[in-house]
Amino acid sequence: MKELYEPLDEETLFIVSQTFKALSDPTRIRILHLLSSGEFSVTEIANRLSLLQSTVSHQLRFLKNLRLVKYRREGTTLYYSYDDEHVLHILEQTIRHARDH
Amino acid sequence: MKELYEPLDEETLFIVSQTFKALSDPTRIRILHLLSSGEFSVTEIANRLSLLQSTVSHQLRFLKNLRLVKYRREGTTLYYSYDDEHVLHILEQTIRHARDH
DNA sequence: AACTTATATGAACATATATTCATATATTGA
DNA sequence: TCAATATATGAATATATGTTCATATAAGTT
Repeated sequence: MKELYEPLDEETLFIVSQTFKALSDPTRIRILHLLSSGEFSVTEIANRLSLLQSTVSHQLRFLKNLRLVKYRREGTTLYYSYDDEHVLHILEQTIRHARDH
Repeated sequence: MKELYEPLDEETLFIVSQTFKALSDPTRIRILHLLSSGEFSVTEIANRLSLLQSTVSHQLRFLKNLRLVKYRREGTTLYYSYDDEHVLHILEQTIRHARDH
């Protein structure tokens, strides 16, 4: 790939690094990958992935801040789903790439 | 995007997280982005990006370990270039995405 | 061999990060 | 209002990470 080089401005650099940081942690990867198949409550995510509820909640806040996930409320339950198709696409692409080792 | 959910095995998870970790640091992003436009020596990279030679060298080792960059020698000079088109493609894709805010 | 230039390396430090535990908040139903 | 359930939050801790400084290695030149 041959790209025209253009130095990265601070803001772009920040957004890009934050985006990839979100995808650099195994727990967040597993959560996002699960959410690629539908919406789940915090407890469901924790159970499916064998994580503490607190851990899931912390990481969901992280992902929410970056607008990578969203939720809808139903009673006391919050159903989370992904909210950034582009980022999810990159993740799934990279997972497939990694699987062909 | 609707994906079939398949729990991630340890190895895939490791590769994916490592890949994104490489792309999560501003310095490494700037280096890879520069390398998207050609090959550069360590000193050239340091000068262009206003970084210490040592910093660049450390980060290049990091990227080299993940086989994201390679180098060729010419005398005492090492010319680095990218070595993973897929990862570079993801980076450039995300940069463009971030630039349209 | 001595000198110069280019690059790599290791230790030290400061900072960032993920997880855990304990507890707080919020919603629903009795 | 009280109890039960679901989720969020803050503090503490352990670990990971990036940069810097000093120095080592390596290749080329005289």
